[in-house]
Amino acid sequence: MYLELEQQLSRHVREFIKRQYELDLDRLVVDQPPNVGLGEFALPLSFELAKKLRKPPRKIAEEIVAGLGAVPGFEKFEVAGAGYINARVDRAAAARMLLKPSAMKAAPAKAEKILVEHTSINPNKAAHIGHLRNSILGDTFVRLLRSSGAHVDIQNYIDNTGVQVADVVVGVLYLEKKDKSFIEELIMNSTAAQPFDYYCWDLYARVSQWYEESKDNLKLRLQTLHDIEQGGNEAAAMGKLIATAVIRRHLETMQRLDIQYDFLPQESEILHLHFWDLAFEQMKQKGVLYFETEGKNKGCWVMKRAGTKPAEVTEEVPAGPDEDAKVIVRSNNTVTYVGKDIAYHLWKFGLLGKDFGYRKFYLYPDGHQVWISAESGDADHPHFGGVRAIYNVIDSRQADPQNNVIEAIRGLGYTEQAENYHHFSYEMVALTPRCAMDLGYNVSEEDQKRSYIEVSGRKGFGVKADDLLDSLIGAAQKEVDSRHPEMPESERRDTATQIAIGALRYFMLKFTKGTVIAFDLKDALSFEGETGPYAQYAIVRATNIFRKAGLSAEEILSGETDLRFLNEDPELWEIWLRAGQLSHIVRQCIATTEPAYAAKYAFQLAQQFNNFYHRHHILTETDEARKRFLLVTAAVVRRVLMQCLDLMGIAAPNVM
RNA sequence: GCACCCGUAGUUCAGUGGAUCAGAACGCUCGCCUCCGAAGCGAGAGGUCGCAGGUUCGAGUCCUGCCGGGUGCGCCA
Repeated sequence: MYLELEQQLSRHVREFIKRQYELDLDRLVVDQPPNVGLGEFALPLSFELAKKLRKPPRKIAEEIVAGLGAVPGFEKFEVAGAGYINARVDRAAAARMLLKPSAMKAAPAKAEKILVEHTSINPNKAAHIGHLRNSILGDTFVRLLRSSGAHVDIQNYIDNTGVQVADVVVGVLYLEKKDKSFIEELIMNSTAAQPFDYYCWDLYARVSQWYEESKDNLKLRLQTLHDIEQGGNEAAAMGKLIATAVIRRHLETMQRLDIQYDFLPQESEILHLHFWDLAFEQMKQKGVLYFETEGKNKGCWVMKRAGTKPAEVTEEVPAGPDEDAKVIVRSNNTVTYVGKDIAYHLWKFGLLGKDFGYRKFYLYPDGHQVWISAESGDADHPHFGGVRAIYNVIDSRQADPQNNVIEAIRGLGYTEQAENYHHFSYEMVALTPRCAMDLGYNVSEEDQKRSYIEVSGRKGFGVKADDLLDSLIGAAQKEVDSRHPEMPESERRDTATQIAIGALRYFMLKFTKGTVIAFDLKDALSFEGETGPYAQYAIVRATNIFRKAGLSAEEILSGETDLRFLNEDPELWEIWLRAGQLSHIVRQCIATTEPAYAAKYAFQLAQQFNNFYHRHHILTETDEARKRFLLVTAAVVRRVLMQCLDLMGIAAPNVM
């Protein structure tokens, strides 16, 4: 509702400014006044116009108000302060927009596809809290996009040929001194108590330690990596076995959080299907890549590094080799990671001229199918890639390589694609030294002085995703058990799970992307204050009112309601106004790739509702018209809050 | 050395194209369950928005410099 009114107002004001002053405003700032008593929207444009028109702001504001005329949905406009224009909406008309069942229904699906890539955990160990931030941000962003009508494919990129997987193979071969059948047995016997990815987590940490003991150990690593790349041997078979089993575990972990995928492209196929060869041809043809004949990169194919300018050429300093260039093909003819990534991204935009094979990989309980890349796939399969826009949810440390890929795509002349390539960048999750020690890790004296310590699979340093979830469910279960001893066990379990997921997802979303989350176990386990359960609880309270009254929260919205109360109590109107802002918030989240706004909004709306709940005792209200209005208010907030939580992948429990 | 991010209450963090912006949660102190569930509500204490300049009618927000913290910068993946 809020968004529509804002657009309506913006359009009318622009048209008026164009008519009256012959000025085209490329943007119009629409603020909110400090309190609703002054109106719902505030326009500071007079201040900007003051210079151009050489008139005092207040005078301009008066002219605009006088000449603007009637705007549908608005009651009146006033000049305030030194030149603000405050707009008051027709409250009853706005409220009716909110009562319509279509208030938040998505726009019709657009034909163009958008690709969101997230999670992308190396398939050699269990997922940890850092990965959770990635997956939750990515999944929430997908939900936001889909709610606004976008057709989104979700990809989880699998780097299954790197050293990380090789390291676990090395561990099995040289530390455990075991073979492929040992791995097969482990995978087969993987249980909730002894999950295979946990085994890998520990072994990976041991191997990393072991490498530091001797140079010979590092040689075995190189040999194993080479074997895996070659293929057709025991090490390669073991690597594939391990990676596939760990991927399956990751899918299971994420499934607990209601996170699903459509397609898992693997690096092994990018290599074996020779994606690079096609990209290489394109890049040579367009001159993005050139062969360096001198300097430190002699014998390599290189490209200009993103964000750099060519060195100045003067008579004294003749043009030399660009020592800062990014090497794409090494002098031994092997391609670097960025090179492979360029090829992969050309595929994403449908610019490579080649496709993966597709094979079924995993079926969710709800019937949704995950596909995985294959050299030769199933005959019947959906098609991925060839999208208009992409969002890569990758932490901020990958900014440089990401920019190099964008630079290459731009260099190839795909300007539009380069513009629609979004690195959805976020900061990492780190442990405070305090937290790390509480968790029982040995923290060196040097690390103790740091403000935070990076979570590291290599060091085995970090909180595993499944462990954290288990702790959260356990804590929630204790609360539920004590509050609802009469409920059946399975129902208590389900409720506790919903609360735990709500707490975890909200925790990862409430920080803005650019903030390093200094992980605090106590905060993460909290169900009070600015948390998911706080918002869930507001919904439960609303639900209880309707249960007690024997009414349906949805049905009550369709009847006749006296909306004059909106004009009597500004605090009641404020709740309605806030409830009407969801579509505005969604749009803002998408435009800025910042889901934290949705989290903040949900909390504020819940806070306002709890306040409302405390001030008005609805069921004992004697004035029937007023009682009905208060019930409708509760129903509206409940519906919007549920929609908002759903966008964040947080369920609304029936009781808690 | 270069590039990017961060610096706001005791703590963890919001503050979205400048104004009406000194905010929330946690923690602390004090109140509120005979009343739709207290995972809640209310009140209080607590901050020269890292420092110094600049732009402006106006700067937590923009620009420059400095200080402090973090990350990245290989023919590694």
